[in-house]
Amino acid sequence: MQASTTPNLTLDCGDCPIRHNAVCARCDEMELAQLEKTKYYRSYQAGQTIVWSGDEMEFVASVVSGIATLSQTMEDGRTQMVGLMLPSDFVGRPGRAVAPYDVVAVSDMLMCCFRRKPFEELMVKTPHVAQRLLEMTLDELDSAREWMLVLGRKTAREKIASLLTIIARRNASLNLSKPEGQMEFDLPLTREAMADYLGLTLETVSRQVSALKKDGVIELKSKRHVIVPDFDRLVDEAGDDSDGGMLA
Amino acid sequence: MQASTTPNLTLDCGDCPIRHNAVCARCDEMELAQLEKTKYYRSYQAGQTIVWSGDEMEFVASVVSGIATLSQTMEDGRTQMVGLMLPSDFVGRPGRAVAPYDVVAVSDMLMCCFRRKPFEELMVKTPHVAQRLLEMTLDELDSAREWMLVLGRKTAREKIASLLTIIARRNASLNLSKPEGQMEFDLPLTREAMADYLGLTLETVSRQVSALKKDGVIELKSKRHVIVPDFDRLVDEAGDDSDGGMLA
DNA sequence: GCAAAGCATTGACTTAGATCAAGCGCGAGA
DNA sequence: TCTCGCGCTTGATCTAAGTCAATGCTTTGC
Repeated sequence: MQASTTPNLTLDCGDCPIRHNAVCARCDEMELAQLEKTKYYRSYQAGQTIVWSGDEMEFVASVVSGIATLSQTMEDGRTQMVGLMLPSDFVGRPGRAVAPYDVVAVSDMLMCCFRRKPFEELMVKTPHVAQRLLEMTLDELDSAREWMLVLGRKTAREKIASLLTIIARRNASLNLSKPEGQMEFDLPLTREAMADYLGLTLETVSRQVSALKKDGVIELKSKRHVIVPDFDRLVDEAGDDSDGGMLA
Repeated sequence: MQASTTPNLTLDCGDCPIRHNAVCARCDEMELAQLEKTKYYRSYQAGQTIVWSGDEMEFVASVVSGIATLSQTMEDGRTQMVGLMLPSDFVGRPGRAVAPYDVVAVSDMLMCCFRRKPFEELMVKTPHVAQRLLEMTLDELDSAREWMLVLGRKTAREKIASLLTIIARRNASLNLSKPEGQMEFDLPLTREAMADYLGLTLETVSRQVSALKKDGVIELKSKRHVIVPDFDRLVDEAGDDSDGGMLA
């Protein structure tokens, strides 16, 4: 359970898999050299809590590989996931010392980190970082708001379909393909994590997944491996208005 | 129902009531002069739709006075409010032409507008605008995520209490006082708008407001005027963990 | 002073999803 | 190989909130 700093690893920014999507995407060579000097890598194991809500955050970071969740918990234990962090997403917030939610690694992860204070100074000197961060933050805000509609107004079945839609879309974009026709992917989340994301119980998630399967909207190769025979059908089930307003 | 541009009105930035909170808060005299040149005012009447979801947004704007809501609607009419825009909040998004949600004036409003294209160019030249916008966007993202917990996990009673808490906090900050002890304020929203914000029906809102009243958590001077005898009691009812994590 | 229109409340009944509980299947460790 | 534990499924029942419907209270306009 130890958060391992990985001193041996010194990935060159030029070879970085998230080079063109992360907070550094717009940087020129000069700026990149600046970042290169102060960055360091950390890896986390599946299940590990990266940051505890209320704790001091001494660093900010880009997800290089793996998946993390952001979640909020009430005293009585009710929890709500408020974000899924995927490769190239940015964790932490310049200008705020205390983390407002738990950050938990769902899979093994690699993060590209910067100590917070130096990063804040760096942001002033390298305008392209600030610019890109604004863009990313605005996108996340749109996603969060889209998700508010899911949480506030959709039925359990629509919620599940919405989540599957998002995961399918993301997977398509990793393969550089359009989301359409037959699709196939692994669920990165347990039924319980899905429930926390969707504001449901894990039993309801399980039942609705079974129902979607019975109705032929999805097939299950294993409990975690999904085949979507017809993506448009899935989108219909999600109840989204036709245009398909891109989420994270 | 006409969106009236108000050519007669030429408020000096120095006298602007939102000067120190809006997107221009960090600007120096030079920058302010730049903004002064391109800004223009528009006013809207209560009930008027400022922007339709899917429409081109030709301008971005700061709310000077009044209240607006952001909301998303599904084809079958289910709607979810995803934001409350108050004085100094920023409406619209540089770098995106199409509005992702409806913006509706709840009260009469005055907005300080900039055509989108010029504003985008201006952002490059005036770093303090971009900097402040990032800060504001990060705050809004935190609020949106806080709201996801409300929508996903809270009971109807907790939802109402949460909304009242937010409104009470905001009112306190307008009066430059701490939210505590006895408080008194007007509800800016109809029961239906509250329902849309909270992911409930208006009947449930009405019942829960009555219940909170019966239990002495609130008193109603009129249907829209609320007295909170003990703010801490209200916060308790909202189920928030004690620290009270500031919303919009 | 009265009618009409909007907001709001309240009641009776229904239902989607939660809760409680039992049991399955499969990989990991003894 | 066995069994322990975890993730998952499924069933029976309960309940918070939704739905449908009637009625009340203000404000606005004639």
